[in-house]
Amino acid sequence: MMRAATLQDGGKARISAAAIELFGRKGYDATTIRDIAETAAMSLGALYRHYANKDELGRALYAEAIALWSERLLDSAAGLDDPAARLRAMTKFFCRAFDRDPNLFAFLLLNQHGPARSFDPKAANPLKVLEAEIRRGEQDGRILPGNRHLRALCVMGAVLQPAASYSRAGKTGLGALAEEIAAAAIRAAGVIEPTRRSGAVIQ
Amino acid sequence: MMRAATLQDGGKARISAAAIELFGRKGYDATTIRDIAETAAMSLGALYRHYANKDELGRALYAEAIALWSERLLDSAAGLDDPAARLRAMTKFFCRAFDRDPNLFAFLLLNQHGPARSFDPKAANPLKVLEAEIRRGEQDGRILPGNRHLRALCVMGAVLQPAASYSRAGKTGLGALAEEIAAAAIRAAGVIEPTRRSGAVIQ
Amino acid sequence: MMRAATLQDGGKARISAAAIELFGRKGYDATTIRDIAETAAMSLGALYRHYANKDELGRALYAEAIALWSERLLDSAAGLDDPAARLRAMTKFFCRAFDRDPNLFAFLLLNQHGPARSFDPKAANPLKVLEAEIRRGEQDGRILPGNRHLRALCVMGAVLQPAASYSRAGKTGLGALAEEIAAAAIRAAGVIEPTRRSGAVIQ
Amino acid sequence: MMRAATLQDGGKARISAAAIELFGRKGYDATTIRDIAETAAMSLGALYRHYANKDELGRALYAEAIALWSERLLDSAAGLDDPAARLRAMTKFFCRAFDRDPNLFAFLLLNQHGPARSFDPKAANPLKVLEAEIRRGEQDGRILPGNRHLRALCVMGAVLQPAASYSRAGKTGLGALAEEIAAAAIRAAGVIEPTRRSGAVIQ
DNA sequence: TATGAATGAGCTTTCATTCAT
DNA sequence: AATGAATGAAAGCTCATTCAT
Repeated sequence: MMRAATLQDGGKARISAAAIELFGRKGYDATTIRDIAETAAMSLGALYRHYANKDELGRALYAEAIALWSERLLDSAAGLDDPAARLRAMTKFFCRAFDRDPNLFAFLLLNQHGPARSFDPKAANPLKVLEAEIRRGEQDGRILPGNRHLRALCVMGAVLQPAASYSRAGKTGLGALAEEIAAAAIRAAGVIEPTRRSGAVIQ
Repeated sequence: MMRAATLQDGGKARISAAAIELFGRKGYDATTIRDIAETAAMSLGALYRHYANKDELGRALYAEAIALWSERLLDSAAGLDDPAARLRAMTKFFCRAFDRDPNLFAFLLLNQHGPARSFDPKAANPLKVLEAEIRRGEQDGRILPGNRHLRALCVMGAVLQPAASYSRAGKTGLGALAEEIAAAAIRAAGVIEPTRRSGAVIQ
Repeated sequence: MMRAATLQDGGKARISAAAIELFGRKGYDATTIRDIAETAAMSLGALYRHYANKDELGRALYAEAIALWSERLLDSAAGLDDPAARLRAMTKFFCRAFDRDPNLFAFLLLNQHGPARSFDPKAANPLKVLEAEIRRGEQDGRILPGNRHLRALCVMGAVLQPAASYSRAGKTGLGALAEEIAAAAIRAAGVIEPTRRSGAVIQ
Repeated sequence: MMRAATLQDGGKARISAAAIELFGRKGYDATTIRDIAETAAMSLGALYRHYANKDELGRALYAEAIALWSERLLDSAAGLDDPAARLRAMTKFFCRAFDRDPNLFAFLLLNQHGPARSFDPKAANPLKVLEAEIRRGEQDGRILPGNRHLRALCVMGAVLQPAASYSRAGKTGLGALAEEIAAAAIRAAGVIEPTRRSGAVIQ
């Protein structure tokens, strides 16, 4: 009746799963603590044993997942050197992540909510990973110089907006578009064409 | 005590201004009707003279503004022919619009909420304008062929994500970054370099 | 555009007609002052020129109509001497009154509401007319002796309950049943059979 | 602090008691959920644990009580055969029921309100019991033939109107008048005098 | 320790009444 | 004098949080 995780953590995993599903699907504000407890097949009191209140729950889940994803995002490009290849891998990571758990994706990267607003801007997050990627490429002369933070935002947006569209439509299957999204993201990043490393770039 | 707008419309403009500010800043769900009435320096009941309920208020404001912005977005590229120039103009339009009213921008383009969810998908909207732009460029051979809807989403994301970042930070001044955002958007769109119209493009 | 009555009374008749229709049809509590003003094609302020508030309006209409009906109820038996004939005439009066204006009938005799509850118990009302009728018959030896007030209530009920049923069903046409209702009312009243004036009566 | 009923049903009985008292005394519309909660010595929210909303509360109480009373009304004549005796027993049942709980009586039989209006017309109710009684007597030749439904309404009215009067006056003690009310009801029903079974009846 | 009934502040909405125009 | 926009108390209902059991 209970999954392994439950036996180990007293139900915290069930709470996470339930909360993320609901936060992603219905939005943070529209999700009630009762919703979560019921979905997690758990009593209200039990839920409050793990999290002091709704906000703390939201914040903790958000922070944990963002940290994890930041790490995995970086890992997804492990072993690759070429900026284009690295960005392509990362884009594919996002697409797969969306297809695997659209609700978590929405909660982490698409929806606006209290937990996201109050998230520590100094903590690791996917945007910073992308920014580091841009910096790296720039320093290697393989990405056009410029405002790295801004460039990272543009790349991020090129990847997230298709996901936002699919999310709103209740669809998955972003993986099938990963190549084309990656191409746009790489162009947005300002990756310089391999054959013309020190030459002209589009635009 | 009353502003010019009020004298003309009986307070509807004050409601719009208040609602948009709050919807944009705090989110739709987190904004209460009382919030809006207080911000509009108006009684609760007076609000209901203009809008039947919160949802209708949200929907009406959203629909009106989206229609207006779609039109203005298209107008912003009037007289320009080159896809790059057109996209640059549109990007600048977005940046200026953000700087002028970041809350309206957030309400219209950044936040998820009921009114956006229930918006008629057949009605004009900024994404469709961008998609038309891509189609046009593609047909002229000045934009790489591909999934136009997806490409439009990527371009949209490249423009919106910087705005989302500024919005979260409570900053304005996106106009100063318009050129660089435009460059990324144009690259994301797959605009072909003028000098190499039928040649290779990055990546 | 205005009826004669209006020209004479400044619209008070329009208010009466509107209020009675709505009080009878939707109930007193469920009828709003705005409803009444709109139905009477009159402004809110104008309405308040005639009646200080909703309660006074309700009370005044109720009191006026009850007084008028009490008079007419008595008149309906004018010229008749036999108790049975008199009660039959009165029952027919009720049935016709219901058919003519079911809403007024409901407001006056069927529905519970503040104005009815606060009505001066010493004022003339249909029940007292019936009670006088019973008294008269009793004193003449043509109606069984007993608790006259109670007997009047029973007669009243025998007449009103069919009307209540029709009212709930939204039907009219009580006139067609007047004879049979009258027969029951006369029996309930304890009218002694003409041929056996000093003899036994049913039960 | 808590009554026995509470210990058994978690407060549902306290809600019923409070709601019926207030619905009966002040009317359904004029009774607020807050009224009920306070009278039941219970919080607002607790009430909603038992009933989804005010309407459901009203409907449930009405339906349950009507069903119970219909049964008890029939039972009150158990073992009796003579129509007059049966109607007398039923009338006494009504009078005792009024004396025992005038507010419940008012809620069930005197007042107009949403729950009564939306009550399933096919479900058992006191009027149908009376109608069956009339039918039975008619078929036995001990009640005058005629429109049975109408006759039942007249009988019902003869019984209810005295209760309505007492209710408005805030009095009880209808039991003392039961015999006389019963006599009127029996006459209204058209019960034929035992000694003149096939003979003439009043009027 | 675990439960979920209970709490009540706060939400959206209605409407009798007032009063500036 | 006449209007109806404005007011705000109060309604029905929700839900984060507490706490007796």
